[in-house]
Amino acid sequence: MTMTKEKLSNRQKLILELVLREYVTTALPVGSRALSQSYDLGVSSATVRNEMAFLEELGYLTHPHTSAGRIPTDQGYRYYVEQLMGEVTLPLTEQRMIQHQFHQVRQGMEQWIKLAAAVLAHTARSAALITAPRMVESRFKHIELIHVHGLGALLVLVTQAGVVRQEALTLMRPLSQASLSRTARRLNDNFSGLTAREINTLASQLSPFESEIVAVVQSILNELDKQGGREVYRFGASNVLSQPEFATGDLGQQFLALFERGTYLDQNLLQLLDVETSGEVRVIIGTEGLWEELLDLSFVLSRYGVNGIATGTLGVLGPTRMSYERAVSAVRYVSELLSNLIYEWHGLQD
Amino acid sequence: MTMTKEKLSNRQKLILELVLREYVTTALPVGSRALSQSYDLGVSSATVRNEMAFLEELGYLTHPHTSAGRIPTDQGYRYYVEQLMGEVTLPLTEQRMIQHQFHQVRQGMEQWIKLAAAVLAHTARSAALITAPRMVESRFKHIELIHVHGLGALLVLVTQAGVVRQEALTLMRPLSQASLSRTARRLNDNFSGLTAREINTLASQLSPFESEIVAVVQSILNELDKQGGREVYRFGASNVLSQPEFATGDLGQQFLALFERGTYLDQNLLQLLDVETSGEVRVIIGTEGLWEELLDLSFVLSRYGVNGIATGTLGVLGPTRMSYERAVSAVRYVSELLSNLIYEWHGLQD
DNA sequence: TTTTAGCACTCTAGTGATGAGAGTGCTAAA
DNA sequence: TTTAGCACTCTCATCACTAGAGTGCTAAAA
Repeated sequence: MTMTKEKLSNRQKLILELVLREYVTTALPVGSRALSQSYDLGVSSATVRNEMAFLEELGYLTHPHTSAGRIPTDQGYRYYVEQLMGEVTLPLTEQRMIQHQFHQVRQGMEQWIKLAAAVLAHTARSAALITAPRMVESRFKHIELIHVHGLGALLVLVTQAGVVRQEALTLMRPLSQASLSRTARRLNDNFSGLTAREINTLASQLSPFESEIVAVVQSILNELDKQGGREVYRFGASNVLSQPEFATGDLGQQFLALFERGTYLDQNLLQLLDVETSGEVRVIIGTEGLWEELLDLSFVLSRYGVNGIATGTLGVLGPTRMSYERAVSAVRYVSELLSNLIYEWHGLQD
Repeated sequence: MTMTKEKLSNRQKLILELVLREYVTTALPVGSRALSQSYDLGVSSATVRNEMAFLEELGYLTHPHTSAGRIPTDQGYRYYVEQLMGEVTLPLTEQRMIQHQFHQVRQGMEQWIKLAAAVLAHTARSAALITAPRMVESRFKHIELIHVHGLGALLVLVTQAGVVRQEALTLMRPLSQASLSRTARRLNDNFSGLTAREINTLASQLSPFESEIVAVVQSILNELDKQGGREVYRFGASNVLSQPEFATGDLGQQFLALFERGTYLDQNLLQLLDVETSGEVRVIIGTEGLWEELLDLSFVLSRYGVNGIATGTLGVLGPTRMSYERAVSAVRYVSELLSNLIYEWHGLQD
């Protein structure tokens, strides 16, 4: 907790890094002897011990009980992520594999997002979360009205961000497909490119049926704009559950409940993200997060998309003791990949 | 294992039922003394003991070790489900609550299915799985072609079962929205109500661009028809993970991996279901199932939908020691509810 | 013939004692 | 400044022991 600005010596940095790496891979507290033997540091365990004590005093390490090895604190992870890890990127082979998968899948926003969730979870060996991209305010692009049977009809709405929503309608009286198409065409001609609010100012000279349809369109647009309207795609909870810290006790199901319901993440965390517009990868470690129940969870996330067009949030959730290299580089890579796809999708290039 | 046809006396049935109920709620083996004291059976623990030994001999009960109480075998659960449980239905209050939720949600197949998964998981306190409804062979209903930008366009396909699929297209040369709409109209007029195969026989007199679109439509229809094309909606894994038998060891994550990936269930189990057309609720208990990894899992499932129109499969997955009343009644109720929704959706009523 | 009381036997789960092992902190020597 | 040495602490596994719950069997009671 003591936020000393003291510089660490190179050896101290090295030891901090080794402790962290070792702990990340083994999940076992790491002792001075083990460390000085495994890696040949050129110094004895006693020296390592002294350095460790120093690092503990500064708040980077701690130990669970007197005679146990050291484990990193949240502050230690933070230092590692910011000072020691450096700029990490995904190995080229992994990048290729991911690109390959994206080329194989059917095109379309939803498919991409689902794939991105799976890829992210797999690459970072953690649980992944992604929200669909949306504009700051959704804009009407196109609707279609499709006759189903009798009084049943289907409204399909496409927004400028490429999101497609459908809604079943029950008509007041039977209408032919031709007449439905005429209505759709008229609305498309008049309202293309507008937000729900802008549509409102033009809604005076509409027929009763048309304004009924417009009301539905507006309600869909509004819902998309609302915080809760965004669906969160999730994948890879089992990756987290298989970590030893979640294997026992009820931490596992606690995490799973949080992950499955996800309201917490939707509301608090993503709202936090909405403030940021920078495309940088953010790392939230343990107690720095907003969740009070689960203190041993870290969240690595980033916005993706094209500013002013459509943006979303993606990230991976894992134990504090996670590989931040993997997580950060995976999040950054997938984020950039999706951003490019959105860029191209909107015809800004290619 | 001995498939004796011997009838059980009423007292034996009662004891079997009580043991099962007690074990289902407590997850602890139940002993003869505890049983004869908790419920007043009018007989001593010794008598209960004798009956238990008899039931064990017939294969309905077992005990984990010499001095432990009895627990039901898979065969015991089977007997309970078929002979003792009777026709169970969900309490009216719960039925109302569920209906209320369905009325509150935005209409549309996908929304209904997601809600059904959540409701099912919650009501049965287990993990729920649902496949989207589909026809035996998907039939073309309607397409729309929507101009996005430059060479980008969006194809939206609606099938007669009410499934909506979208696909991004890259055009050979820029086409106006008007010209895209013309093409869509022509295809809608010619192909409405046909399957992918039937479309094939009529595909001769098409322009190059039209046949390109038709090819995409056919590929989507074919994918829908394929086994793997059906998405499985899942919810409620945490309900299962919170059960004591999954809390410890790696059974929990094993289950979760199975549930998340779900290929196993997709392929083997749902293929098993495709054979059945009856609307009855099916109960698969423990070792009767197809999964070899997880022997302590039961699956309660049912087809839903309208035969010849659109059908899907839904079910709940939980530990063998689950409340079959809850599971069966929840599955039956939600299945009927969804079937009615599909019925109405297709304009067959209302 | 059925039920029950009694009793010996078995197995689990919890408790406490014990010892090995790993690790620390400190001191004094190199 | 580093290291060797050492006392000390804490965990974890093991073992012995006990209480408790439950069974199966036998013989008496209904």
